[in-house]
Amino acid sequence: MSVDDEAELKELLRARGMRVTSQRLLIQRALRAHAGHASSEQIYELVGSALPGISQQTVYSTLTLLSELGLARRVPVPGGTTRFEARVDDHHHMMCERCGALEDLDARVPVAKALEASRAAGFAPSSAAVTVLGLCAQCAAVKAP
Amino acid sequence: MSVDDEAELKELLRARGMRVTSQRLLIQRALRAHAGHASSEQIYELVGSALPGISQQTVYSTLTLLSELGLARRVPVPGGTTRFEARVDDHHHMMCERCGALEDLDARVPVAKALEASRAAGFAPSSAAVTVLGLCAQCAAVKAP
DNA sequence: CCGTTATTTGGAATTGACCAAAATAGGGTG
DNA sequence: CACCCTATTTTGGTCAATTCCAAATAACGG
Repeated sequence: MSVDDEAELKELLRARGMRVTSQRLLIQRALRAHAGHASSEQIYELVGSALPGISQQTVYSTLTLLSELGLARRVPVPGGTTRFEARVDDHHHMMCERCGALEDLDARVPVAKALEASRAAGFAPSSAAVTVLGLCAQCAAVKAP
Repeated sequence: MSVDDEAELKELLRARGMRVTSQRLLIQRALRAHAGHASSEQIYELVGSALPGISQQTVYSTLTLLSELGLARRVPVPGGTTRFEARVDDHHHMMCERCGALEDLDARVPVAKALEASRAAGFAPSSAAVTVLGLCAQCAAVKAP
């Protein structure tokens, strides 16, 4: 699978006249390996072990690039640092208001209405996602009301 | 209506033993006047004309306070500055991926499923909102595919 | 193997958000 | 009404995330 993904990335890059660099390949791999929602800094650390001289700037721009290529997704999360994920299929998120943990939420929510309404408002929607705010299991257990 | 709102704010403040200050009243008024999603800086500018010596710090803390009192809502934006809005009823948002504009989206989306699923995952949800990503009318018109 | 040019680097600058201490002002009291 | 106590505001600074810029590096077509 990872081979295919690399191949896809390479293709997309070449199709755009962009270069295939080890940084780009490694960052994509790291993002996938993280299997969750990674901040640019987490990716930076992961990749850093394999490519010590890499710069944060490269991580930023590459993650942005991956998002633009459709190989990653920028997760719109409240507060805290921007995170990225390798999942590009539609799914939702829940975020802990206390510790900032971000988790996938697999639930089928009919967002068609939302998309439709946005179009009616002159918007050109590309995606719609639900973000559930609340307390994660750990924080809920700690918090004494 | 604004009188009532001021009254409500005053009540809430007194009930908590907090003080009613001109800054707080003006900031709430500015937030309502903005009728959209205002960044703390926008509020700072709005209020600044009426109260030249005000500081950003006060704007921050007051907006936070209003959120805690339930008179405002904090809307964290992915790659941008946190914004605040006077609407406290549940509603959704659409955000322009190009210019960062944030708009209300009035659509009835059944998020109950999402809340339920999050509970099943051990989460203690407090709210759920849909964020539609895409291009706002202006940016969509400009962008030439 | 070389040259062109996209990328990466490294460092500095910008920005939003927040902390702490001193100055100010709200509001109850005598 | 004047005064005091303490909540707020101000002021000034810190911290972290992100972006800008110019120089160094490396991809890849010829």
